[in-house]
Amino acid sequence: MHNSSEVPSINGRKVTTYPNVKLQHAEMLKLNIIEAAASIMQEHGPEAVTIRRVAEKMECPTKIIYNLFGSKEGLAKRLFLEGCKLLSTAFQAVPEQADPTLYLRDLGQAYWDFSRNYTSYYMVMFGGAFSEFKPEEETLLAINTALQQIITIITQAIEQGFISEKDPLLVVNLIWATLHGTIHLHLGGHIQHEATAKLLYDKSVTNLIHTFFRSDN
Amino acid sequence: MHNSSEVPSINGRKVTTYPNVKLQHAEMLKLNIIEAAASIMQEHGPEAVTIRRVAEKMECPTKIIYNLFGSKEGLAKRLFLEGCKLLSTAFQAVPEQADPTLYLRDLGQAYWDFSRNYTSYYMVMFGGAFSEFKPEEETLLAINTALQQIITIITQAIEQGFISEKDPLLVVNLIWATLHGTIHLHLGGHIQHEATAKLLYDKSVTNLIHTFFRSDN
DNA sequence: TTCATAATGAAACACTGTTTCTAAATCGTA
DNA sequence: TACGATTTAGAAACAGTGTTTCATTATGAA
Repeated sequence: MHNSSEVPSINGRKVTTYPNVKLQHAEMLKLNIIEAAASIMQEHGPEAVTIRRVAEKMECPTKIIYNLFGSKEGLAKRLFLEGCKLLSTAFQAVPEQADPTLYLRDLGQAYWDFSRNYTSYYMVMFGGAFSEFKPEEETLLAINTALQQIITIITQAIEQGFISEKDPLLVVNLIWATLHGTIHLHLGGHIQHEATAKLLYDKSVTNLIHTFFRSDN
Repeated sequence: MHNSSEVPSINGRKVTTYPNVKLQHAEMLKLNIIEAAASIMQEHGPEAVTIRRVAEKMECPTKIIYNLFGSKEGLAKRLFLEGCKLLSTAFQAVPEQADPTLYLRDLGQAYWDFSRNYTSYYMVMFGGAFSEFKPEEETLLAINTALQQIITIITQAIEQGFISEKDPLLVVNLIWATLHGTIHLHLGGHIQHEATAKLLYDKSVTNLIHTFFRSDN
């Protein structure tokens, strides 16, 4: 089989030949399909994302989606990764603060806002909205990348002696689990009133900060 | 229409007449169907609980399930309530302790054990395993009943001045959300290693107790 | 140009929750 | 008990899902 991994050039402009041009085209198509799926999801919720509906929006047969993504789980995984990017962007938009407790507060607020502004993404990522999708190495890594800001400030706070606990990932997971718990009970309808949920959330953030940023333990 | 709400008696033995005998029979059938659904669920997971499969196990047409439960959501709701009973039983099996912090620890352990022993129930109740099912008043009340032990000790601890926070439900929800967060991230595959999840869980319980049972705030 | 390979796209498959619809059973009344 | 009305049973069909077949078409390599 022909291998054209070395890209030729015409007048200094790089030119992609087969099969790269094809793969590039395929990747472009994939992006369009993901975008279509995302728009359906954000408008009608994750349960509205069906292969047929996405295919209809793309005006293509369902087979093409299966050729490109393998299965619905493959498409779900891409939506998951898309959500990780959005969460990462949301965290990056939070201005850094010298005081780690204040910075953590703002990041906590950003996580809450993300769950409100991108509820469908949140449910896909952490709510099990697509039962087909099960996290694996790549997606777990993507979450880790998204949570980078939190990991960083906790790591620094440990290094600087603000937090007595020694394992940063343990602390981050404790924080994450607590925040997720409140959000998920709210989104799941178990804590229906939003103001109540937000009050709980803010109290949790306060408690977490008090718990970890203490000198007396 | 005939009304036989007054139950006649023959030789002192109570006899149920139509339509009670029929309703009774229907209720018995419902219980059998719920039991069949539960056994499928515990053996193959919530996603394996389909109306057809339950009907097959009961050797009856699907229509009968629809006649008795209205929809799959109706059956899901019954499984939810069944789960609440099991959780309630699990909590009641925890021996009371004079020290509320020790008692809370044991109840926390029982909640963890419940999520391990009845994972399918847990996912139906709090994990959104049946997307059809959305909590409403009756089911929210059932959860409240199941969490009664925790509500009681928090209420008492507040009355006795061990906890400075004044709203028992707020404290209970904070505890519940935190514990649920860890369990759900674990069951969702985001914290895969069980020992890690349990370590997080135990740390959370410790932190919660430290947070609420403090004299200095 | 020719041929082997790969992609397309409609249709079918196996499943889901749910609803018809006819036949049978059941109940209140005469 | 016998009849007529109402309800119920149960098979089949409907509309939807994820996925796979398979004949056709297009495509790249020789």
